[in-house]
This record gives sequence, C-alpha cells and structure tokens, in this order.
Amino acid sequence: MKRTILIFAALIAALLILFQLSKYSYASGDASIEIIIAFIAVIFFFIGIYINKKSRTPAIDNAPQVNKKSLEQLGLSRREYEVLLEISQGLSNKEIATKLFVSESTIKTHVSNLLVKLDAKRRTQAIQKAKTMGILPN
Amino acid sequence: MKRTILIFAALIAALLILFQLSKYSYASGDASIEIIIAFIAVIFFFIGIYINKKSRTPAIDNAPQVNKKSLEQLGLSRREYEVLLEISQGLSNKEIATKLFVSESTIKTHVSNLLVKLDAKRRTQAIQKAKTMGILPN
DNA sequence: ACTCCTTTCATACTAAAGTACTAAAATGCT
DNA sequence: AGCATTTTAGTACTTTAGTATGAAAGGAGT
Repeated sequence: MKRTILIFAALIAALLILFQLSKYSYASGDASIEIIIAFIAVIFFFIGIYINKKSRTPAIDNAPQVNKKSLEQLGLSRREYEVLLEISQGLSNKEIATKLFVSESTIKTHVSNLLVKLDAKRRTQAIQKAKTMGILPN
Repeated sequence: MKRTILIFAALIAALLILFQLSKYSYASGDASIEIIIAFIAVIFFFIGIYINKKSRTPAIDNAPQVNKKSLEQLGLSRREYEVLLEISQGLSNKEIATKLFVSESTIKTHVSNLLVKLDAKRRTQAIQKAKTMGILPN
C-alpha cells in the first residue's frame, strides 16, 4: 500500500517536472514542442505498461466473492493462488506455464508448494478443499 | 424394477418354505430348532449383504439436485458417474478402486471412457466441465 | 545493508494418470 | 434364448504430476 502511494507520488512529481521542463524548453526555443510531447508520450506509455502489469496480477485482490480470511490464513502467495485458479479450470502444468509466460518447472514448484499449504496430495484434492473453503469463485 | 419385485417374491417364498421345513423338522424331531434358526440367520445375513450392496450403488438415481437431462445426454454409465463423483472429491485412481472394491485397471478404464464422453483431456477438466453442466452436487 | 519471502528455473527421479487394445463375465432388455 | 451394453481386468506404453534439492534474482521491510 505504501509502495503504491509512493509510486503515484513519484509519478505526479515526474509529471510536474516534465511540464516545467517543457515550458522552459519551449520558451528558450532549444527544443521543439513535438519532441517534448513525444517524450512524455513514450514515458507514460511505459508507465501504463508497468501499472497495467502490476494491477493485472490480480489473484487475491480482485478475486470475486471469496473468503479472504481463509485465503490469508493459508499463506498462499499471489502466484500460487493464480496457479490454483488455473488448476481449477482444468489446465495442465504445461498449459498454465504457457498462459502465465513461465516455464513448466516454475509451475511445478508453485503446485508443490500450494499442495503443501492446502494439505492436499493431488491437484484434484486441492480443488475440492479450496472449494469447500470458499476460496474459489463459482 | 421388475427384477427387484421378482427377487423379493422369491425371498418371501424361500422364507415360507423354510418356515414349513422348520415346522416339519421340529415335529418329526430329526433336527434341532437351533440349527434351523442358525440356517435362516445365515441365509438372511447374506441376503442382507446382497441387498445392501445393491441399494448402496446410488449413482445417478439418488444424486441430489443434479441436471439429469445433461447427465443422460452424456451417456455416462452408472459406474462412470460414480467414478466421476469420487474424482471430484479429489481421490486417486487407487483410492477409488479401494473404495469401490475393484481393481485400479477398472477405474482407469472408467476414467478413460468418462473423459471421452465429457470431452476432457484431464480429470481436472472433467471436474470443471461437469460442474458447469450442473452434473455434480454442491 | 541485511534478511525474508517470492518468483523463477533446472535436474533428476518416483509416482500417478491416461491411452490403446483385448477380452471375459454380468446385466438388462426384448 | 439372444443381443447390446456395462463392468470388470489385464498388459504395455506414453505422458503428466509431483517430490527433492539447489540456486539465482528481485521486492519489501527493519
């Protein structure tokens, strides 16, 4: 939470600085307004990508009607919960890896950890337990 | 249904015959009443086991709030549906085999057929599909 | 800075799951 | 009684899943 505030504060500050710079440059005539605009555009393009990437790792936060208390008590990490969701959709490790842009090894690691935390021996059991705990949507 | 009626009719007939025999034997004194009683007890013991076994294969019929139309359209057999239920409870093939008193090979056969009928590649996908079809309880 | 946690990935196995046939009883229906 | 389906089971593989372990990099908090 503190991170988010700091990031946004930094963004606003950066924006103000850019505005000041653009004003100065425009007045002194040593840079065309088009270049300034393009510069700002590019920076905000990447900021947009970054913010989108951060907020699009939803997992726990944007999870719909879900028992968040149980979720936290389990100690499942974001990624683990994300993998759990894909498992409950019937995907294989390889498919999950492709979908999340990581290797199958990584998914296996997540699955192993997730099984321990859910005290399950198999992914199907993990699904069942998660459902009865109200951790999964639907 | 007809089978059940016939079986019960046969059972009642057998019971009457045993009663007649016991009466005759008791009167003629060539068999002690205890042996007759023991005989009847043993027979009804096994009948009890048989009836219990038959009625305890619930599957489709006693399935709770379940979309029976989808179920029939899928063409899932009783046993296949039974196996599907156990899969959704997170059991392994071996565990299901133990629970249903059959070999693991048999369960594998059921699972394979069930996956084809549900058009699923994995058991987890079968669970997901079955849930969205309203075929599974909960 | 240091430390904990998370995420990533790899190797090397072991254990389940699934597939493809084949085949024999049993069950159910006509 | 005969036929179709279901249930059972086996063998022989191939493919996923899951475990164990080690390791590197980055984020977050003290």
